[in-house]
Amino acid sequence: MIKITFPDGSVREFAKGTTGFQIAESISPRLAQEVLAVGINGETWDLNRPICEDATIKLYKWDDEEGKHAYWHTSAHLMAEALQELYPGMKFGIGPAIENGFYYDVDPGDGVQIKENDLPAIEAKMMELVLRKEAVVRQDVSKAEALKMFEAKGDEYKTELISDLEDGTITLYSQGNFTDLCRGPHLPDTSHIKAIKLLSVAGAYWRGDESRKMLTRIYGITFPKKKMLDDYLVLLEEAKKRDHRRIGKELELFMFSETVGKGLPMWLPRGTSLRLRLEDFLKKIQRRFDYEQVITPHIGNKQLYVTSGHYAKYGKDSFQPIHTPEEGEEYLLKPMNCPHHCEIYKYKPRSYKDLPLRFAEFGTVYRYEQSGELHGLTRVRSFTQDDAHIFCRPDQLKEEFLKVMDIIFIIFKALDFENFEAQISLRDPENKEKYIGSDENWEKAERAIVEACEEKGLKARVELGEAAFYGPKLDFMVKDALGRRWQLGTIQVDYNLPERFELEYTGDDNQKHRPVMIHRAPFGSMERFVAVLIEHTAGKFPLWLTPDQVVILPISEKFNDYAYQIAKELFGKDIRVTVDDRNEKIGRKIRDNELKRIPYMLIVGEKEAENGEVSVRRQGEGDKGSMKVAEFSDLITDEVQKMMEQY
RNA sequence: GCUGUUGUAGCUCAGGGGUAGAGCACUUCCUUGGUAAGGAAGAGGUCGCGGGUUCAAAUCCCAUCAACAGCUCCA
Repeated sequence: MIKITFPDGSVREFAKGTTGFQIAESISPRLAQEVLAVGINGETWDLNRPICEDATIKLYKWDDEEGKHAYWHTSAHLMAEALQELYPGMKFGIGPAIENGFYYDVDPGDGVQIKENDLPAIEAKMMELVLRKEAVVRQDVSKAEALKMFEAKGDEYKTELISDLEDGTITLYSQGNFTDLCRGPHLPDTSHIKAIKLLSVAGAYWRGDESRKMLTRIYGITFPKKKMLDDYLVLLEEAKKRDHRRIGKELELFMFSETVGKGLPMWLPRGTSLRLRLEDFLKKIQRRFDYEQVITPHIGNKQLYVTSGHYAKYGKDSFQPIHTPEEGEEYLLKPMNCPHHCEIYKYKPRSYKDLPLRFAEFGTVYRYEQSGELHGLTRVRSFTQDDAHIFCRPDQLKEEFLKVMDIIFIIFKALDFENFEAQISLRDPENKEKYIGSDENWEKAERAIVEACEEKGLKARVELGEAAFYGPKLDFMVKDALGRRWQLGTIQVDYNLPERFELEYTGDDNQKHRPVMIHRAPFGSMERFVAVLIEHTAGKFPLWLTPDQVVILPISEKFNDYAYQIAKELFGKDIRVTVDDRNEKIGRKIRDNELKRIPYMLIVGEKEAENGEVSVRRQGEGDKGSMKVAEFSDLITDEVQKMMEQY
């Protein structure tokens, strides 16, 4: 007998070799139906794998990540089985479960292409296989056996994977005629899969290596119920509607022009209005934290970037130097603001009493991003960083770091970004030569970041090898409407640039010392931040931020004069207001302005004109009744003021 | 940068070897209407750009540019 400990702490005895499925069955038939995988001492196992020792157990259902994972992993195998039947000779790369569904990388062979319109046929084949209720069988084999098997099949991808594995750890999973190298775990059979949708097909390099063959990646998702799939597809449609590229067009916030160049966004009046207000907000916060604004040119001598080290690292992949009429002069569009700010630091001798110095600039930078990377406003070739560089003494580093975190938290709170993730990026200890700077400084900087996060109680994921080449960093990311993660705010410690620019201050010992630098940008870039803000709010911006706060809708042209009179009054109180004086019926004007997401609509007709009133309508909520004009302007002013007072 | 898909009116899209279509937006007129689309008429495109095949190309082919999806990259 073996002892099985359940999550609630209870312990029961089972016969040796009992499976997870049998344990679930012993609890309830319903559970046995729903359980997908089982956690054994923290490892996820197949349901039908015999348990031969005492263990703590957890039964995973659809609602558990582990359950979904097994479900989608088996779905990936099912798709592979279907592909094998439809395309004889197809070779298989890897096919994992992912956050939403699964994919399989395959090589259909020379001359064979799988296209989007082939997907329904593959789905149909998968459904056909599901009906066969094939059991998924796990099998341990030796490395030699596995190699022999896949070599016989001619599958060079699998043999490559096997070659990298340790002998004795190799497991295979089979269902029907399909056998795959796989760690598992899997569902006991494929009949659990009820609803299938293959979503897209795209190229993906074998093992993520640019220099190797590009395989065909097929993405799909499956569900235990048809309804769940339908709901998911609706969700995807909804997400598309929040896409900032679409809303940016609808609300006339920004544009691109092929003539100007790809990846070079232009801010339309309404977008600019929104962005400037965000900038003003951050400037206000920064004033409180003793930042000083500076302004630097958009270009800099190439030598500046040779000194900073950016030229050596990114020079080849950048916009190429601008040559002046004068011989031998080369300038770069600035890809970073920091070198300029270092020069500002060097403007005059600095004393330890002057530090920290905090130079802030909304600095527009230019980077030659790969063309395939460009994406709306989130990945562009010219963008404005809400940049600042803090020059401080080493003993001030942690405190300064904490203050920057405060600013970022203020910004995120003010804009209702509660669901951000934080990531500490450290250097890869195996590859120290990729980074510049001394071991000692790296260790100091990394420690400062980790400690700062601990002090703030911030749960941050630690990623090795993700640091910038000059220092470790703390990044804040949020997901866009389609679940893609984007980095917004960033804080980076830098011992390197002060070294390269030979920055100094005089200490209380009258000796020269080297300051530490912090790069930070709470928004990250204005472009990316606004993009994410658009998706976050679906274009319904908070009142204090939105380009148009109020629109006045006269019932008929007879009341246009009254409408303009009120508009003037509100405008005088700093309220952003327009008049919809089109020759349209009121229902039409309401509809159009609802779609423009203007927070307040004021409907004015005979009644209102007589009494000096406005009839108030809130976007998305409807009629709020009528009130005096002054009463309304107070309402707006108060609402904005209340928000601003918090910060 | 790589692989694939797409490119037709301001926007969303249909069509497809015989010199272009819808809805919305726009203009004008009618209507002066009370809380999510009033009516009529009109204007607007050398079908991304450049080659080729053909009697004939927006349609087929090649090249190029851009957008989209994914991969790789991201100071």
